Amino acid sequence: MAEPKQTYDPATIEPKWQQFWQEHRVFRAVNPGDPGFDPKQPKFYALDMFPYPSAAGLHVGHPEGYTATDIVSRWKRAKGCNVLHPMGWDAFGLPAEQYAIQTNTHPAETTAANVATFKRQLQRLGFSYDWEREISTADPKYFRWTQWIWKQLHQRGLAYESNAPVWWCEALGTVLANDEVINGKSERGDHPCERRPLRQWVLKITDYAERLLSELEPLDWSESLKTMQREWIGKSEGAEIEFEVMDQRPSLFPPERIRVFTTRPDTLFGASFLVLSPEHPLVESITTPGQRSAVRNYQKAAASKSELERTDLAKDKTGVWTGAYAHNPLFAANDPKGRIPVWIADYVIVTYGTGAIMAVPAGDERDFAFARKFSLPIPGIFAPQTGDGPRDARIAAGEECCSDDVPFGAQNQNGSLTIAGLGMAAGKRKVIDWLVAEGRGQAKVTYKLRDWLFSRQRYWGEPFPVLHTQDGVELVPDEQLPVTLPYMEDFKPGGVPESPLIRAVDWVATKDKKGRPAQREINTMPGAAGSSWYFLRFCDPHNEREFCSKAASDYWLPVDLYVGGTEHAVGHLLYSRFWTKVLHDQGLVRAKEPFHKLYNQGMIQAFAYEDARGAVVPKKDTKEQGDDVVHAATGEKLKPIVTKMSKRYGNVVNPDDVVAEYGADTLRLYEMYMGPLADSKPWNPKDVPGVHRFLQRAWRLVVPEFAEKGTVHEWLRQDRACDAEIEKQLHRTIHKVDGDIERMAFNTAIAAMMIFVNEATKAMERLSRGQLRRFAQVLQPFAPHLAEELWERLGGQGLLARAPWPAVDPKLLVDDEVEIAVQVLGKVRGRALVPNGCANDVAIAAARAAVAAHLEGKTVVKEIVVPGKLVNFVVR
RNA sequence: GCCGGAGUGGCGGAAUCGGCAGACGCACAGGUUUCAAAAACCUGCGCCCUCACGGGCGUGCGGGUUCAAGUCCCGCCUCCGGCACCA
Repeated sequence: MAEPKQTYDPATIEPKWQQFWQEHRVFRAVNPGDPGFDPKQPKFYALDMFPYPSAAGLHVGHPEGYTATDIVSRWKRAKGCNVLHPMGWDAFGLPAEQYAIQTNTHPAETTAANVATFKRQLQRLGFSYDWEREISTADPKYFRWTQWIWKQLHQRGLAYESNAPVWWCEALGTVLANDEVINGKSERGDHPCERRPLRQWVLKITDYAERLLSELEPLDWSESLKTMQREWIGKSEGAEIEFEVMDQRPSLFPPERIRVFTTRPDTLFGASFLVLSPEHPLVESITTPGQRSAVRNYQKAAASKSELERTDLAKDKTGVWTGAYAHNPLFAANDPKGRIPVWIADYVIVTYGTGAIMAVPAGDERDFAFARKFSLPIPGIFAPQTGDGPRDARIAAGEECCSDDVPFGAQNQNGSLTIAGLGMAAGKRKVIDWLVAEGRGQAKVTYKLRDWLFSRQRYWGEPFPVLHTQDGVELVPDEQLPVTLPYMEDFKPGGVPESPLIRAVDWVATKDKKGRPAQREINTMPGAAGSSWYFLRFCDPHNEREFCSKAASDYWLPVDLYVGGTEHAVGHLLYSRFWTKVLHDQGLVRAKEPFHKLYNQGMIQAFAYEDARGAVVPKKDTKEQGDDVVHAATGEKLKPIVTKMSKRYGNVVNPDDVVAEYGADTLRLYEMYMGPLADSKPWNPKDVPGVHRFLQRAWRLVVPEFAEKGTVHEWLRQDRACDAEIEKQLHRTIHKVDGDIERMAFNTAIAAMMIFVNEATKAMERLSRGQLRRFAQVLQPFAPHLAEELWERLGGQGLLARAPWPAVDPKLLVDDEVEIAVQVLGKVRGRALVPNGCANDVAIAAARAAVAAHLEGKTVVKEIVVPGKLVNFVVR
């Protein structure tokens, strides 16, 4: 009969501890004013980007970031912090609704089911979330406050209705915001989009452009992410300049003025034509009869081109002359340089700047290409000294364009203004001053950032708290919030740019304050509405009087660590910053920025196999043959590549399968061990058992193989003195893990713990209970279930999840003796054992002895000592 | 085209401030154990020359600075991400 074994079995210990933690409310965060709140404790807010609960369930990419924040949260608790580590659901929006349409089920139903799946999956992974703070953006108790915040924006004049052209996506049946459209196609689904004028709600994020830009600087975000936001905001400083249209009408009418934006007002001397975008409102009135049909044809052609075509043909310039001339204010009207033609061309974008430019072919590549193509004058304006003689000559002659900072030539003067000899900065200032004095322009700052298109023609979103009455827009009073969605059997988009809510006739028809008939707004808010403030609700999730008490947000904000993917670089992260600033301006939140430290995790990829033609062969059609992977049918040897996980390639890893086979602790540990959190790296199923073995070894340090030998090894039943060598090793491990968590280098922290376990295994019977308890403490953030089990078996006081971080004795981190490398001419030729902290001459003497053979017959001209590391002899 | 980031053994990766390249894990090879296998444990494992001792080469490529370079500088190549006619 087999003896009862007690091998490491995650399937029994993991649910046991998960249940225990939950029953004892171990991870509850304490708000100011709550019983048990300790004002002396530092706070720490660790936040994950909450998931869309998709039907596919959890992907292995989710637990990567979630494990990282969980490690930091558990570690911060051990360090004595009051930690807020919450989780919730981004449940409104397109993905949820698209799935509901596909499965022909109501989105409320599919969302509830998907949330249940996600929650079950996350809970199996042992994350230390305070589940009592769980929120869902689709919950009326939540979106009541999304609507309330929207009213605050409206009251500040930051929400307005607009009829400007917006991105319309026919396939999705809705309009989309700028960040949801990439190269003229929808981010979700890759469907073509087009510009259409439609009445929409818009949020005036542009009012905050400057603050969104300048207040980005001090944040602890990656430089690349800050750059993405900076470029999206797209600040340009320059001038707006007015050009009068010439010979247009009888002189009793004041002439039309064309306003252009330029970042280089200093090049006004070289402006030899103007270009308006084809959609510019002045085109109609300035076009001469002779050019009318050519202009109309060009406008029509430009309008029918999709955004994609327009940008695809980026470099090939097209355009048409309007027949009109404008006056370059620097020159006399009868001077040929003062009379410049006005063209239209689609390389000028109507939505940026003023939709019109002054073309300076000598100073701008696009204008240069355009001038060349249409044989327009290219007046030289520079007197360059780039050191490249032939190039200088071409630039001076206006035969090559130049955007460098080089001095201007003698052409740059008229009666009242000269910038000859000046450079870019001084020239700009001087020209702007002149324009202001002449009433022809002024300094101007322009942003690429557009206002946030905030309405969607979809069912599954927050209704706007707005009525359309005879007198215009009326806000729904606070006490009537939330405005809930009517239940609709048929919630599909209608194929016309009208929300499906238009069919909820009884819901739409209502009464205004005065009791007169009114209609509810039929558009709904975008998916990003709920996620723009969820980090605030987590601070005070059950508050029924406020969206979040000021005391709670003042205490918890800003988020100390926010982890998620880069896909939200400009959407969610910009919107959240905007809303936080608005709430700050309303005096409702003290923080000006929501997320102090932001960390972008890399993508978890997978191996796939490519045939000779470069086509990926699905996993099921491959087989292993020795060290190679070959095509199962043809036997062709395949090339391994790293790519996204994809159903088509058959290389998607389901976290549930990994948990079933190895346990949650192994999944957590493997994802952290794969490599640096910020890097993208491939999942390798062969590596998973490696970290699992490490956990088994840790288990065996404590637990005997057979149950009859007791719950712990015999020598661990009582406390006893610590072995000095192991003690040293342990202190180093604690110190290393501590520093590595701090810098989010989880892979090397795990390597350090592996080294300890390897060493400890060799000296198994010299281990003490106390040492192993402290090892369990450092393991706890990474593999919390196993660590908690070991802690219990080792007689740890109370719960490990609440135990403080073990202390490190700095004295134990240094050795009495150190081995140093001895180099001759920079090459390692030997080693020497020297007392730690010894004088340089002691080290040199020992080093000389170690490499005596290499020094023989040579003269040492220099001795370099790096204390505790190496000695290098420079010889001749 | 512009702006970021990266390139290290058969593979994932380590080297935190210019100081011993390849920690740790995987794969692989040999061994112990076993009737056998699995598991576990031990040993080896960058490349080349050598029975060995030892030596040479080596962090994408070419140059430079330095006693010393994966790390700093200059010039390229490749890959990944972002932006892209934004005046």
